[in-house]
Amino acid sequence: MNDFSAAQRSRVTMLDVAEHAGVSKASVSRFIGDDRALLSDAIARRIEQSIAELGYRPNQMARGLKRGRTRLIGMLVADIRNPYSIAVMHGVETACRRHGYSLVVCNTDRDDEQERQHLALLRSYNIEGLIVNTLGHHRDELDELKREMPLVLVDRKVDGLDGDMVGLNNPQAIEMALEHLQQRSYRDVLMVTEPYDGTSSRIERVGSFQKQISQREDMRGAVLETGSSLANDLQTFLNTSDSGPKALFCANGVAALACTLALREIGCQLFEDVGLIALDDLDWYPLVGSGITALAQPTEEIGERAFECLLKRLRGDDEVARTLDFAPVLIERGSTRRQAE
Amino acid sequence: MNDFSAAQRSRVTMLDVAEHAGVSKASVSRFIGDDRALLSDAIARRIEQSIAELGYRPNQMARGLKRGRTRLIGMLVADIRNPYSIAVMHGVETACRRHGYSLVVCNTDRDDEQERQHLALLRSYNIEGLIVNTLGHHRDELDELKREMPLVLVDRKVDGLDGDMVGLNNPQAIEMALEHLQQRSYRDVLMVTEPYDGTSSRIERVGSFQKQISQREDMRGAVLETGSSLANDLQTFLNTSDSGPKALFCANGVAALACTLALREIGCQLFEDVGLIALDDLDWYPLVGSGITALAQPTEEIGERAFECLLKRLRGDDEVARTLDFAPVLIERGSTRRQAE
DNA sequence: CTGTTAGCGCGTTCAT
DNA sequence: ATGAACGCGCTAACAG
Repeated sequence: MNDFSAAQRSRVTMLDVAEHAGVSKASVSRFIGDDRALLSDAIARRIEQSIAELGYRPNQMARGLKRGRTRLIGMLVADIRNPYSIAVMHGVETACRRHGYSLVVCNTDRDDEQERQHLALLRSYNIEGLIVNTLGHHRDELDELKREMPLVLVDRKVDGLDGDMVGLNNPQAIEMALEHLQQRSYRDVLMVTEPYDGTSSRIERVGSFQKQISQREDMRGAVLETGSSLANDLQTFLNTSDSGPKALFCANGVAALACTLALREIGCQLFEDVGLIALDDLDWYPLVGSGITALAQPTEEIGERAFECLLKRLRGDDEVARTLDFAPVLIERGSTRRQAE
Repeated sequence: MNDFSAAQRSRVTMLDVAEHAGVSKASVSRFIGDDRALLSDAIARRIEQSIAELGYRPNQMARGLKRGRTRLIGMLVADIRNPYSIAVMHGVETACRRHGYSLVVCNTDRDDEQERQHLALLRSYNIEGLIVNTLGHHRDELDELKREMPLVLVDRKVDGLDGDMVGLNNPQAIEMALEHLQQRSYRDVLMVTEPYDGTSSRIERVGSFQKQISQREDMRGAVLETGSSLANDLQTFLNTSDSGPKALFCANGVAALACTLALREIGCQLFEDVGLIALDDLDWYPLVGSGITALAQPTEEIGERAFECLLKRLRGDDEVARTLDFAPVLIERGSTRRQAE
């Protein structure tokens, strides 16, 4: 037979252990919890043995129900297939484990309805805190959650939602990129970004770019969104020849992939015809042409710090919302190895 | 103030709804569950309204505790940063949602101790089923779990553990690769794989390769593990010139990355000096040299079918363990575009 | 130090 | 059709 629901019911419980050891449930509970100091060695040993013999595991559901603490934290991710998200998530999980928490990840696939469902879900499982890496529509749900538990935003802000925020120092990243391009004597820079969809980090990056490029007198810049006409648009950019050496600045890894694919499509020499610098550092960057110069984000650390923010709040920290901005690291490769003039 | 534990306690409960609607808890419970047929329209409407007004959400912990069904399934992944795992996981999650289940993912980072901890964890949260994509040491834990819930293996078998298995048809994949290489008149093939660590799919692939290559009279082959001397080893392979045109066969995406990096390091022309075909199809394959020919796995489908296997078992299916083998899809790119002689 | 008791939020008999 | 009462597995008072 295969009656797993019966099997589930037949799992050994705290009472079983108590009877087997000839003690009360309370003693077993104390053994499980932090109160082992309150137990005589003799009884502790008996309980320990019974637990081992019976293969007992405390039921976290029941524990959580009783204590109101589930040791669960949730993470809402817009796109699980984005390497950035994965890396951050890995950092979060590492920190979680270090502190005895577990992580429940929900992927919305950039879909608002899924976001709503997942938020309800996480709430129904009594998570203690939430890490959000989505657009954060459904402000109502989020606000309700915010009242019940701490919440930290990763990479993207959500309008009007107050919570800690951890991400990249975007102005600084732009500054580093432009400085590098200028030193390598590129003069005409096209920033390529995924389409605007409200993602705050995208908006910040483009905003900073436009502001800073206008302040550098010998440089000029423009902004382009990825999409079906990307190859054409890049071709156009390359054809206009007036403002000096050209370079592309990809606002994230996805844009970098799209750009290099498009450049290949139009038969561009990578990277003699045009320079390239990209935010994020993906493992295949060294392989494309002479290698893609990157501004790497400290993704693992971002994840870990996000969890630590949560933990502080859970422990009662009540200061105003903080923002943690990390600096990127420049990794120079062939795509910007043009000689300074 | 910031007393989230108090906030947690103050969440609206079924009793609140019942009082607000002037009915009993039982009625609310029936409304939540499937028994809505047993309720008068009048009372159902009152409950519905109260739920909306109070923003009530059933507590899944309590539900699971009572019914023994948590609607949770677990997935154990060896390496969350491997694109293959991510893709499969995405498929699993899609299927889960479609059937009202939620997915808890645990990443072991290929570490046995973490595997043990995570298994205990998943058990303690009363998951209803488990999808395993690890080496599966800790047979004891796995066996215990197997007694309590259905279990399906993805990509890698675990010795002696009976459970459904879904993955790639490795012999067929090897056959397709060799056939393709032969048609493109490569004669000397080096299979490159990550180090043996007991991963069954690796062993199967290498085994099939050795067997099949020996059956093709005009071809010869050898096997190489990735590692610190990879570049040297590849150089050696390329230097020996006796058996005709050479090609590399990378056993998965990670090996493909390592190989192309190494080939670049030794100044190899991609892919004029040597052909290349790789298992898995990663998004950057088109970008390297003239593009990497791939044998793509239907990863999404593998994930979905894995969940469906679980679901069948949960519904009482009691047949012997099944194995689902999927065929890869050949995607030809520049790396094997050598002209037939 | 240890056992007894009373719930946590919910589903499920039983009555009615 | 509806409500009262019990218990899921566990923790947290309170006694002793």
